[in-house]
Amino acid sequence: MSSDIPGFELPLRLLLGFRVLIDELHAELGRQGHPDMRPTHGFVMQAIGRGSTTAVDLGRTLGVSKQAAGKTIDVLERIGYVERTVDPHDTRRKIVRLTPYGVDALVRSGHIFETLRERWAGELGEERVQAMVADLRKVTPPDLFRLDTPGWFGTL
Amino acid sequence: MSSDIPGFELPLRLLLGFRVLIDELHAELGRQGHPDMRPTHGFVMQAIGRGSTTAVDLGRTLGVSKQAAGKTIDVLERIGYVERTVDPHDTRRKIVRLTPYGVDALVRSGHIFETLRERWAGELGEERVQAMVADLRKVTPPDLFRLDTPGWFGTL
DNA sequence: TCTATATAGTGAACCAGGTTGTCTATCGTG
DNA sequence: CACGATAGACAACCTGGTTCACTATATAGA
Repeated sequence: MSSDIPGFELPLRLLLGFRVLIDELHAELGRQGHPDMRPTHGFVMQAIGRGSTTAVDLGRTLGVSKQAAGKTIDVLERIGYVERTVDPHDTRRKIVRLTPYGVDALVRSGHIFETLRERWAGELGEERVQAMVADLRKVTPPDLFRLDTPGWFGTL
Repeated sequence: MSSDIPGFELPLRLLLGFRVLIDELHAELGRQGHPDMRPTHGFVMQAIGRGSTTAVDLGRTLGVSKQAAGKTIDVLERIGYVERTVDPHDTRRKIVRLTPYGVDALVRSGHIFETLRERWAGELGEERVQAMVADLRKVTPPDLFRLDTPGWFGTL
């Protein structure tokens, strides 16, 4: 059952591909002790990385308002993935850091994604997966977290 | 700023590819007389065009609740893309049909997607675009509108 | 040094697009 | 013809965004 709009298949397959990977990631993360992690969280935690960030900084990186970033940090803090400390050099700022539990989620995500990628490579061939990523790199913005559509991040 | 998680690039590129196409589609649709059309609407209208005729039916096709489908139909009706008529054979049912304005939006979407696909083919080569779609078809669900994740549709 | 401006974080009100639960009207079958 | 299934609508709620408004702090300039 194909679409009535021929050109529609390309964007749809890209979306479905993304969804398939993300859904399987979170199903597996749930089994590995991270049942509360949502797709958004992975992106945010990656943006936080091992370094220190603030809500404003994070919002800028992800392309959302500082308030939205702040809300997400609230959630992440509540479920134990990040912690906030006051910046001694600027008492307005609150520095966000990953907790060990947060780092664990990120490390496991990496392993799961590798496994999924290997599964795709098994079906398509490793060179096809590499080609797909290489091709997409040519037609998408260079900076992973930058897309000038406000709120694009909500697509998770 | 590259990701700390190596396997993360594949899903992210898929998402970015989708977003790039959808964003350009809607920018161009806005210029062509459809400024109020949202990414969701294209999916819903396509489902309607393919024969999903009531809210319940539409919800089933899209994998969302009948209430969610009903809300979306309300919006689409208000901005003139669809119209509801009562089914003479079953007065409980309200049959949803595309208006000419709705058909126009769908036709224009098709042309714009074709143009965008050609742009990609110009950068990557037509055979690479074909290969990408073919590969993705192998690793994603066969039915375009079926993904067993409830609410996946909200990813637009 | 003091003042003006910029910045960090927070709260509130709002929106979109989902969810579940409940209710009514109608259909269709045993 | 009664009863179970179905279609639609309404309400309350959730999540993850938005903007506006505010406080507290930092910093640059007269």
